[in-house]
Amino acid sequence: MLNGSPQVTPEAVEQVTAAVKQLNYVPNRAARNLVRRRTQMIAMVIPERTSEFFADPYFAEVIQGAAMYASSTDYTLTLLIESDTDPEKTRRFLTGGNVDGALVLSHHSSMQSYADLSPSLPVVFGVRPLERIMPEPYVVDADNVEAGVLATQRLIDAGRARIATITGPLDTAAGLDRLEGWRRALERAGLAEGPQAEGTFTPASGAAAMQRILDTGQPVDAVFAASAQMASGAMGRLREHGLSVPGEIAVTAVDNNFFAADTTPGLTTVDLHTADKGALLVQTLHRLLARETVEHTIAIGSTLVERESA
Amino acid sequence: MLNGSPQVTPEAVEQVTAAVKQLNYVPNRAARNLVRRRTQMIAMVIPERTSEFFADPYFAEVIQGAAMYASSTDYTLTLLIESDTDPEKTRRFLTGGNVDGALVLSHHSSMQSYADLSPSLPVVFGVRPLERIMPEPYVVDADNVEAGVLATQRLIDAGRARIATITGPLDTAAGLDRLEGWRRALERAGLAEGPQAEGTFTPASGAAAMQRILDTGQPVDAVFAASAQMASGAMGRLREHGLSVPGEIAVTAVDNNFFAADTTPGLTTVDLHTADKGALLVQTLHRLLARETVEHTIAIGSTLVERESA
DNA sequence: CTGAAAGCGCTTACAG
DNA sequence: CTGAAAGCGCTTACAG
Repeated sequence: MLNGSPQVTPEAVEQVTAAVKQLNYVPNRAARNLVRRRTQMIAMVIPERTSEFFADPYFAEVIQGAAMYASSTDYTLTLLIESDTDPEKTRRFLTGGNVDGALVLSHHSSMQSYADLSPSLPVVFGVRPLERIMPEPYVVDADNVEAGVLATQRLIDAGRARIATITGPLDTAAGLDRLEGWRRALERAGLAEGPQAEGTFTPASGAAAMQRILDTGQPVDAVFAASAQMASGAMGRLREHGLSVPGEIAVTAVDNNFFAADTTPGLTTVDLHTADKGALLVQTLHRLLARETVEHTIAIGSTLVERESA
Repeated sequence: MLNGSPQVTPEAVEQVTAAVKQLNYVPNRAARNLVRRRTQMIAMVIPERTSEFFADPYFAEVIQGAAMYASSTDYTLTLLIESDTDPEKTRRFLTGGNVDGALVLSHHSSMQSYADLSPSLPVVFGVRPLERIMPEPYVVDADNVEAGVLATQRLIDAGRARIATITGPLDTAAGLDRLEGWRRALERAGLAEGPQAEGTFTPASGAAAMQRILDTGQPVDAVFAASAQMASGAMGRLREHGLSVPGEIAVTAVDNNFFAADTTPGLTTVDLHTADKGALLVQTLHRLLARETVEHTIAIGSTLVERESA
């Protein structure tokens, strides 16, 4: 009755609903879960490497979006931080009947092991797998190629023609795809590719990459950095060299986080709507658990946020 | 038997343990919780105001520490983001029998409403309440007075004598206590209080506060900022004025997050061990739920991290 | 359509 | 000390 059976008069429903409200009746989750053979819990798996987790606002944003969306469902979201010392621990938890499904934000090698959990445990990935880990994985991720195009196009629109790039790690989907976006935008505009240097998404790596680009001696009037953090480090280095932004060198980047707002001048960046991604991850898993048909790849759109650096 | 009854021969225990392991037996949580009348879940309540949540690495750090500690217990940690539009929603969830206890990171007005949940729902606060919200609240928090002393003492030890401060919001415990630490350190050293200006913990507010301090025209050779983010903004302003750090003005702050590592020069800050705080919050609640006697106030020590700004 | 019964997988109090 | 039974609070299949 409380679960919406076929034919009940609206009045009856109303009366029961009223009674439920008045008595402050709350169904017991444990009892319900016991008989339904479900836990009503979903796990969000996050890589441990603390430095990365702390230094990257990305995770906080995904988690916030996911937690907020989850609160509108009858699922509870729990955070599962991968243990570096005991990698099996996470898997034991997931396969131990503690959760109905998992959201995986890890990458690289560990993705495969989560893919193996499926289909006994539904899994949605928050990162595009670089290799084939299973026939048809569910993936919710930003369109990083589009983000790269957007940021680079902005430099082109500003009249720049010698555009360098500071890439992310080239063994990650985000690093690879944003570089690909830079390439495509230049190609469409008929521009030659400027120098490129690889970073690790951190400010320090961005500064070092900027230095290597300057060291090539090639003329450069703009830089597309694959992350705001790297752009922040790069702009510091440009300042040390007395190069003005955007006057002599225009800069754009991906990730509209507080690093972007905190640079001088403010950084023109692509907003990846990361909180939306968190929400969509939960929503996708939720629909999967409700046995709905879900597209395997869900791309999240990005938008350019204009500040002063380009 | 599986729950450690008094007199069982070690051999028997061993045999059962072996069998459990071999059969990959995992007790059903729902069934266990149903009979025990527990949920084995604890909630971490976090303020919604998105800007704050994103801009402040503090929450990510507390959550990480809490999630990691929780994984070593048989409790599951769930994130409860307070809804600004429906403040009652959070309370309904907490009182609806969904969790065995709560960790509250909110402050101000909402603290009282969570205090009212106790003792039917054990609550541990992560912020020292400014007003008396209940007879004896459980609080796990950094010693912000000590942190203020540490950061200010560092400036004194460096031979500075005209020490200004950029305070946090003076309606928060952290803002008030760090200011108090600055006062005490100066008093002990027999130094006069330099100018002070209030900020909101953000880089922009730090820059504005720095400006107001300079505008006073009072001679200043050092600044203690109540947060690394404000110090970051303040250092930008000093640079614009052509004032060198630490040459002309030495700077220290509280919060050893990536803002501290990312300034030029690197910021000497006080590390509040925020991840430890997250772990201790969970541990304290865990002990409370196990009916252990727990001290009402648990202070977390802080340490000075020396970089180049002082 | 309605209502009583069985059963989900545990724990615990109790009879043997 | 051991083992069978009752019961936690729900849902669902089934008899009426």
